[in-house]
Amino acid sequence: MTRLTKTIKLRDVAERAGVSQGTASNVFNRPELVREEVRSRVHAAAQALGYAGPSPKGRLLRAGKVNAIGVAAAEPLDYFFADPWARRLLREVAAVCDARGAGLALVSVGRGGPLGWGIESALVDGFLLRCAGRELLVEIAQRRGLPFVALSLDTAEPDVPAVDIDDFGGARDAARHLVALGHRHIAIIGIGLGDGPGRASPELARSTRFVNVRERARGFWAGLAEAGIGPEDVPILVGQDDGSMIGPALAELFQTSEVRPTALLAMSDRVALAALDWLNHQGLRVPGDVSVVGFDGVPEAEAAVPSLTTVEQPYRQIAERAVAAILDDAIPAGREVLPLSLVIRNSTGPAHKAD
Amino acid sequence: MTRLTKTIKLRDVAERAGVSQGTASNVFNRPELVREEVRSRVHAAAQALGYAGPSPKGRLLRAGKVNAIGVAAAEPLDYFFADPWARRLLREVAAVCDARGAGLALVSVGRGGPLGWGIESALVDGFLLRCAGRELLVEIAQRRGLPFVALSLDTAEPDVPAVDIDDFGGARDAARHLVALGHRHIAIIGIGLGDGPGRASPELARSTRFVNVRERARGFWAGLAEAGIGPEDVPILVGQDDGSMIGPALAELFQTSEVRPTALLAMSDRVALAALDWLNHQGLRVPGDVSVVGFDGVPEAEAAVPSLTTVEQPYRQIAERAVAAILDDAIPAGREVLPLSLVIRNSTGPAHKAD
DNA sequence: ACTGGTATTTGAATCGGTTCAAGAGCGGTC
DNA sequence: GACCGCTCTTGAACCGATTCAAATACCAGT
Repeated sequence: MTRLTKTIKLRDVAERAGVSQGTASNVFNRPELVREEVRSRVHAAAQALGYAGPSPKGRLLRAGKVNAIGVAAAEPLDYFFADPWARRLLREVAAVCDARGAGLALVSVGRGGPLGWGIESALVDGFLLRCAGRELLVEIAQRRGLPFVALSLDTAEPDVPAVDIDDFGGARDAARHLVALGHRHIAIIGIGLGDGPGRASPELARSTRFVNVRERARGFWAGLAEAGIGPEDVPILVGQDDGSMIGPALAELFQTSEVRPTALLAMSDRVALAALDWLNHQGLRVPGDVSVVGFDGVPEAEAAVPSLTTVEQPYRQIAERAVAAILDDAIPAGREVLPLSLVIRNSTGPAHKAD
Repeated sequence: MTRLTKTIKLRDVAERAGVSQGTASNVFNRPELVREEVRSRVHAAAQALGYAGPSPKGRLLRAGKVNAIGVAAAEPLDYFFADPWARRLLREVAAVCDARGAGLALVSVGRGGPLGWGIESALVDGFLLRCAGRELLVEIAQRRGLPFVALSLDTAEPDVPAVDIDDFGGARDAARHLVALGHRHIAIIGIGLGDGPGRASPELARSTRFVNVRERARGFWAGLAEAGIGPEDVPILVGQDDGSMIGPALAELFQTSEVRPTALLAMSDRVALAALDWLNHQGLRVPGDVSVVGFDGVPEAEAAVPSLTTVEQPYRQIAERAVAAILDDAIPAGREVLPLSLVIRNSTGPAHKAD
């Protein structure tokens, strides 16, 4: 579709209408400044030439503002539609952008260079960085020189603008909920703590480089501590966030423990859901035999059977704060923390009698 | 964050390095053309000035290619993350774009004007139009003058480039499947056929302006006709695609029919899933009492309990074809039709004895 | 006829790069 | 010493608009 007819530009229209280019520009952007007669003459010329209106490309250069924000992740682009958390958050980001008439571009950091569409080259006014563990993204974004906000940043660098959540508080609330229901034998299902199924030590959870994993662990312990339950009494299962290793880990836990746990505190809804699945297959009733609390509040948690009690992120607020940061030049000075809320559904209930 | 220091541009770097702007440009884009010594001099100057590399804005104007495609819908932006079908398709589109190093921008058609980010102003190389009934989108895209492809276009205009699916064939396969299982009393759950719960006449289904609804209906009838079942023997339930009116419609059907259907042919997975839900609540077993076939093949269909037999769209192929159309200038001449495939899961089984 | 004021238009600068024909510098040949 | 073939560099045009100070047109008032 190589155009032989070279593109018609504003200049051509102006020429044909017998006006200056400046006037032609005004016809399209500030019609009230142009006399009616001239206006229609220009429109007629545009019509005759098949001019579609000022090209955004040209405008951009002059105006500077693209009126769009980019969301970047280290994962491939389809992550934004495949991952439950990302999808849930992006939905709010999209809604906020829509309400403000701004565009939304998805950016993956994989291939960069002057060739591919990356943080270096995306035509946007700023970035929302979905960082998980790699501050790499932040570094690249800084290089680009556009405003950016990190979401769920995994490092505690104070000078990086970030909108984050109170993992500690949310986790503590989750633990308190179980404690209030009478649970005393509780296990944690972790994420990002290792490769194989099995258990992790509290030290590992305390020292992982993933800040939110650390904080969630600390929160769980803090809540349990209020009932006199110490970290050493709480097994930590190693799982992948995609839920792949939860089965074996749970099997080991339920077979070898002298006292089987009556409740599970998961560090993400995905692992919680995987646990739910495993429990169902084992014929264990939820919450009859085992209660389960998730983390994140993804839509799947609500749809699960039984629906999952979980600590929900304030998606809308995160989106609003982050988008405003970019669009209103209101970059947070450092890390801003938003509260989470415990949503109680049907996967938690009173502790049954200990065996 | 108004910058007082005015932006550093390539020209500044060139000046400071004592080379021409053209050479400076080459340093960043075609380093092999520049002598090592000069190259490092320019880099040093860039470093000193805090120059982040050529701005995409400038490049764009000259180069023409944005290297990104826009996906547009008439719905608000969050539709792309909230709607199961859109999300599923976008996931593939994203994957294809990622593989080609292209960007992905989401566009809603709501607010346009020179102000908001719409089809008129999005900085992309072309559009994928998710049309549902309104050729409005097509019209706007034509005006913009960029290449575009319509997805699931609801009009049969032959000159609009479109990547579409064989609704008729898919629906026929679904009907054949039920027939082969011995079902003879079958109802159709329609979409886009009206406002209230209740039934629609075959005439209505034949004349609706939604092409794919028409085609799916025709396909169902064609498959059933092979077993001697005529359209007049098949009630058509009116439902909203969001599943909201399925319950009442089904209730009416199951209470008033002299012969209760043993199987349901749904025009979308969403209504099928809603039907599944209703049946569960009524204590009717699927597929024991009633078999259900969906349409679209969204991820939720697989996750449902029981998993839903459905006619699956070739998402990957659609995405590949459509993205290639834009990025490779391979716009289809007219409507291209891709085949669907029946995925048999656990929501369909042999017909039980008629009551 | 001249003046002041308002409504339109114009022209030129700018935005930030890319591109490419033409020129400069240089080592080697005949 | 003139000429050739190379490798780098330069300079200027161009991409498609927006913007704004200055120029012009038009009109009422005196």
